[in-house]
Amino acid sequence: MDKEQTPLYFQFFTEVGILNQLSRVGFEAHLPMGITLAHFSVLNHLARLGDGQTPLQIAKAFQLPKTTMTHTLSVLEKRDLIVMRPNPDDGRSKVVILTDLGREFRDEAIVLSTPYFANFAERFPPEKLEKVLPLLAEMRGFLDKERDG
Amino acid sequence: MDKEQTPLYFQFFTEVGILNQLSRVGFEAHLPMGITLAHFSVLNHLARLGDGQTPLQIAKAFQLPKTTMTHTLSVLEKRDLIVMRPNPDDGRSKVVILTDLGREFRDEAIVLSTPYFANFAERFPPEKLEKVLPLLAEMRGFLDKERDG
DNA sequence: TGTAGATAGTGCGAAATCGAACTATAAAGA
DNA sequence: TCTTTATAGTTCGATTTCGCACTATCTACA
Repeated sequence: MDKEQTPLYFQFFTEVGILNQLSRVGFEAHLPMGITLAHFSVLNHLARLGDGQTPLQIAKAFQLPKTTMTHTLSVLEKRDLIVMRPNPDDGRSKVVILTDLGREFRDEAIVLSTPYFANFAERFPPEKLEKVLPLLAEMRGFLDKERDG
Repeated sequence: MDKEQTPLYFQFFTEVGILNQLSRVGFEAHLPMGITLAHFSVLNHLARLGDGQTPLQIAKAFQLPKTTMTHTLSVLEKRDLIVMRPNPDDGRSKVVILTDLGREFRDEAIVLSTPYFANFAERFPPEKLEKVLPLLAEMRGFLDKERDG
């Protein structure tokens, strides 16, 4: 790689970081107090892809350490948004189940945050997102493989 | 906004979040132990845009709360990578100065991380980044304005 | 000049993040 | 079977993040 190009890559990931920071803060401002993006993300993940996933599966989906997931799940369970049951297929493991409250909560969070996204969507229509989303996903996949290797 | 499109926006920001997570972990793996991306970012910012910025200016550049910056700067100062001096133009304020050690450290971090970026650059050449960078920057600008308003 | 409101930075406490070490269970191979 | 190795999850401690409240200083304006 040409040395002159290194700053471009720094800039790119810096931009990704700031964008993440801004969207997180903006989104959390529309959630009930004390709920973080991390909390919502787990609820949303379970609602979209289905109950019964293990903590490790969820952690990997977000590329987070399992200790972080342990903490997040314990908070969600304390608030009765999920329940953890033994995994019938594996005695070491557990499965995470959305409670009715958790599902309601997730649905409501989406409703509450819709104005935020609608505002954003006005300036950045779906076509624009769809144009860059595949590239971002490809980068994610690449970095994911690199990490293991 | 069409309700059907909300998931697209969630997906987009989720992807940004995971990309940020992966790149941060990958990059930090190439830094000396105990140095985080947050630390490096400040050093890099000062080296690129010049010494003598105030803590608040730096915090705003990364969209971080000023209390977070206070903490980061105190760590950097403890490690003799920066020094803080009174701001001659404003008695409430300070200016942050890179030490020689801090500058060396930043330069070395760039060298150490070059293989990481080179590997990435092989798959994602500069043209690809340049194609999406303006959009990301535009989004950053938009969300930044929204946050204030 | 004097005073009210705004701004820069810090101290503090709570929560989130995460690596290392640990326990319990599963899987693989002798 | 039995023993070794790998895996799922937790506990613990250190660090980071960040909102709130506070002090010191600046700015605006009467």
